[in-house]
Amino acid sequence: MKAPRQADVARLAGVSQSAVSRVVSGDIDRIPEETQERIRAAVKELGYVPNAAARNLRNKRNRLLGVHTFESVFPHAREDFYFEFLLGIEERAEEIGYDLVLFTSTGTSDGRRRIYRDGTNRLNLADGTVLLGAATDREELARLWHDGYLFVHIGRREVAGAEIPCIIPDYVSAADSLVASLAERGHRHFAYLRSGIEQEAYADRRAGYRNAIERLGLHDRSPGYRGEPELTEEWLDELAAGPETAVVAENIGLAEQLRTGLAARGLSIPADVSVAVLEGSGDEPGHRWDCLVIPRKEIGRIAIDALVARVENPDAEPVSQLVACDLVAGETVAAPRVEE
Amino acid sequence: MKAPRQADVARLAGVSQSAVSRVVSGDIDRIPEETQERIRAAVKELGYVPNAAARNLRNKRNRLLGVHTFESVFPHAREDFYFEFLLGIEERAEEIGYDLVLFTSTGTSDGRRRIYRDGTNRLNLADGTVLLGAATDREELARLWHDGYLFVHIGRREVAGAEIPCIIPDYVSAADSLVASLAERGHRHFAYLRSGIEQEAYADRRAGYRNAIERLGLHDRSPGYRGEPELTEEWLDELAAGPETAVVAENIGLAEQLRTGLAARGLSIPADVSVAVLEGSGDEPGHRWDCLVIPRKEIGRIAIDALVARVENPDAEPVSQLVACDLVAGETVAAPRVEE
DNA sequence: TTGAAAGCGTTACCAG
DNA sequence: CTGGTAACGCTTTCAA
Repeated sequence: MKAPRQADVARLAGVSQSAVSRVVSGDIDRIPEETQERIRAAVKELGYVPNAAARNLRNKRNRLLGVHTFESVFPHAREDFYFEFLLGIEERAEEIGYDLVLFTSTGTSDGRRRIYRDGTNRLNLADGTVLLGAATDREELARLWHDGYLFVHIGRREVAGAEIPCIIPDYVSAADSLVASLAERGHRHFAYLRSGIEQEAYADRRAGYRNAIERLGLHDRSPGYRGEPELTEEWLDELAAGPETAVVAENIGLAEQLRTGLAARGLSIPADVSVAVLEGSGDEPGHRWDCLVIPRKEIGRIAIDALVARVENPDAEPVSQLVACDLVAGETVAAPRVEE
Repeated sequence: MKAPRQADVARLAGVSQSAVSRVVSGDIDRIPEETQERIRAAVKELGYVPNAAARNLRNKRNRLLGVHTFESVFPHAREDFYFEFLLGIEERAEEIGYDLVLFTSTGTSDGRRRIYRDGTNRLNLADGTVLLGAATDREELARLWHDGYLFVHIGRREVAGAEIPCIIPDYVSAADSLVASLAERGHRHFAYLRSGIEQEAYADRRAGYRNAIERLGLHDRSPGYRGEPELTEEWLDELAAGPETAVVAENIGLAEQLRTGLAARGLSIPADVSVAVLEGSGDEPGHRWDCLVIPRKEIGRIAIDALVARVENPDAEPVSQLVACDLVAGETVAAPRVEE
């Protein structure tokens, strides 16, 4: 009842083991029909199935791609953060005939997941891995890169001394276009609502915003623009009294706070102030914000393609890719109120 | 830049390869502290990481569990069918330190997934696999079993000549209790709404229902009870005129049809007829049906445990397990109307 | 056309 | 306590 090996097949078919190997792996150019038949018959009779581990050891290939998140996938999938990425990843992997390993084993007690644990890197089970995470651990990323491990990261992540190949939502352009479209509607005076988060994704938004403001000769005197993540009562007073007609917020939470603050001052969105958000708002309750949407599923697919390109051609340079975000219209942007 | 092997470490540390192997894999009982130190230093210096494929070949173990669905996981995950199972599977796998392989590579053009493709069974990449599917292919199941492959199936699945280890929602008891609770409320005359589906899960519901009806001396003269999946106008007329006060439906769809049919006859649920459903209703819109709920997440966890038990002790007999379902009260069951 | 044999990187058994 | 050495199952080169 033990799993048969090629040797067993060979014996039964009365050929050599290498002949079996050739037939099984499709390298049949120089093997007579008749021999092939016999081998295939023996394979069937014995129920022979190639041993994956041995193949991997030989071939250094698995057709196995890893997916590593620094936190557990599914609970969050619900919340839509990983979910759409996974959708694309699975879809594309299926199309091109790769299996997926979910690295779950590396969970630590605090719910975080590590790549390296007692010196072992489970990731090398796979031919390459897609890393995705809000919570990416930079040290591990650096080590992984220095170890020459094959991976791509979803989302931009800078690590000194390493050139991480990333699939990056193009927040720079998205923020820029958002401002441009507001400007087209006639807005001249802007304010920027900055969160406390310091991460590449936010740096990108800020860069794009600043670009557009400067390029188009617009005005912004908000603390957010200067680099302070403040949404104070004082500033709200200033905003209410000032020339600003448009506000760009880094996330929905800030936008909601703004709405509340404005309402308290008798101002409404978008009648008095237009607001756009640099984050997808999904199908949240309440008003539908004008915002950007990250093509998560597409990014998942692209990540797989980028990874596989490298797996199948290890000499290829690891390169990062920008993926355009769409802007979607909501109900929170209008033309500026006419100033006398 | 090539990945270092144990041999390299051994050379650098000036010891034998087997010493390295021992230290790396924690079998250090009989190796002097001092030697260990040297080896560990060499490991770190070289950035040595054990090769998974080689280990697997040797050990016949991966700490890798497969998950195979006969259709793609994620799209459906959304629809809540696989999702909750996956939640439990991931959670438990993480707890006990196993990784998960998602077998996606086996997709065929029609969206179905096969286990065996041109003779190769990718599943043997994993130490064992959880199969889950509404759409399980019985032939493949049988072959898998005959090949002696280690797996468990979520949901009951009978295959002639094979004893498939399954994790089974206990529909028999659930249906029985459902009827019993209806009987306790005073219902004596029942009707059963049967779907056209012929599958173990439905056979179980029917068995449980029949049990309870007979055991409790209740009455049912419906076509569904006799084995005909009919919900015709004629029968609705009979129902409206007859003594039945309670209807048990195999699924929500049938229950909804029933509601419509009854409404057309001036009858309402639960005032005139009580209705309970042998399927979880989740958070669907409309009335909340009295129904059962399958503890999907728990089943996922149990499946992993059952699988791992076998992986870690292959001599263990493959056994199936029943998992109790809860009954949840909705708004569609009441005491029977009083028949003078 | 076929087959023998040399690895792939580890582990584990046994002599030293 | 240590270090050869023989597998593990497969692929591929090289000779016959």
